[in-house]
Amino acid sequence: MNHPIPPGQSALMVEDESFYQDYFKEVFSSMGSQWSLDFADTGAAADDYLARCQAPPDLVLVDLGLPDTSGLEVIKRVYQQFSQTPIIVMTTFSSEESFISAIRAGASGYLLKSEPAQNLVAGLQQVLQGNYPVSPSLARYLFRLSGSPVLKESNTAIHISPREADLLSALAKGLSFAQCAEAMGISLNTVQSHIRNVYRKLNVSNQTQAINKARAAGAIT
Amino acid sequence: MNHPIPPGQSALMVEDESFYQDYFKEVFSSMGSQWSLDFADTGAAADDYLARCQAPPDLVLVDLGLPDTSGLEVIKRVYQQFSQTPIIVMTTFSSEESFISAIRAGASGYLLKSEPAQNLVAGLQQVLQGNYPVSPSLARYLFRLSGSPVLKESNTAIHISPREADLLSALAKGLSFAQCAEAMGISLNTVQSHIRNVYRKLNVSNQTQAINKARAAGAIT
DNA sequence: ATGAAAATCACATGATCATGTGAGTGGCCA
DNA sequence: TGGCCACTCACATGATCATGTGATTTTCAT
Repeated sequence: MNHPIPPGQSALMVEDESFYQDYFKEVFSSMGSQWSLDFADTGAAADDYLARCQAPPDLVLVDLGLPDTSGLEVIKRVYQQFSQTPIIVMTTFSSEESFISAIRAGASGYLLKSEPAQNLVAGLQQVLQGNYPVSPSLARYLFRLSGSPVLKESNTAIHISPREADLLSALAKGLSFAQCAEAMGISLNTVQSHIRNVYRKLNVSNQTQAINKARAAGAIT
Repeated sequence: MNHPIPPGQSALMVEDESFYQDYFKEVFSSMGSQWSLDFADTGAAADDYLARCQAPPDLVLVDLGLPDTSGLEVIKRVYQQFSQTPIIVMTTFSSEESFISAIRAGASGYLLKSEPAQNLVAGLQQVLQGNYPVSPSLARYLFRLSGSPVLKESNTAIHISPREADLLSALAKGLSFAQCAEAMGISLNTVQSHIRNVYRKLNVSNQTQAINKARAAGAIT
């Protein structure tokens, strides 16, 4: 029996310059497991792709600086449609405003195309593991930002309460709901109530996703 | 409403010397969340504890060098009864043979009491996260050991096949069984078949535990 | 060549999880 | 003091997972 659906993972890159299209083909081919990398050269093409694809892409790369639409719009739409798909901004110039806007729109990473190829690969793998890779030149800026109102907002976006964090930690150790309930001294109903709220806050729909997001946000160790 | 069952976690330490009992009380009190640390000063006392406790301890520390029974026997019994509870060896002298025996018996970590207290805390937290902490002086030995038959055995003890690793990686990203099936180009039945075999091999009974153990063993990234 | 293990599928069933709705208590802050 | 939120619980139901049994094919090492 043969299978029409190939194994491996699929990525979409929203990028108009053919030079970078070729460049990233190479980058992806050096990433180990079989990746299929599709391209959309305009925001409209990206919308088209999103409307047609039967399965959500595993990763979306967006160039900020498209001819027709702002790349930010693409990010927003991808995030709305596939909130679990990591979105990474690949841009030529680093701009502090566009960085904040991209993160707000739903991007999980922000890398400069000028990075060495191996750093790009590392960044892509980071984002696939639920981390938030940022090019070093912007990372410095991030540190300065902590404490400023703009980042405070993104922090409160993930707002796990103490009990919810307890529950996530217990689940992360591999406990079942019933075991968590006993360990926390509450009923199974309450555990379900907590996890329901966590899923809503984190915009996920199962334990593993919740644990991943909470870990990435530093809500649990 | 108040709850008779306190929150926090419970640990059992099999240790006969009162000096170390007091010492580890302090170590645990510096570990953040509320820990209740019980002691058994002999192998028989440990058996007694295991027979009586209604919930499995979250962590077991065993001193190799008890008066009546070998600490190894305690490890074996704990592991048989609560295969998911991490067991960590706390010993005074480092011996290569006893290290191997302890790992064979089911221990997840091997620390020297002579470690600085903060290293002990770090080690305990490591083992709770599914890792296998080993004191540096023994780690060197471990490296020398790689390639020798004895460690090959422990490696084959965790023997995840390529497809099983694929599945675990997909699950670790937060995919459901159905999504994994589609991504891997196989049927839901096959996914269930794979995960059943993984659970058996890793001696676990849910996704999170499997992901934790596989990560700790390096079977998945 | 024979056995072992991997990989694939089917069928079945009980356990657990995910999700919705509703509701009571208590704390904190404007 | 009124509203917001955390925390707790109950009841209910469909989806998903966990587990058992059994079977076929391929591959690989003995």
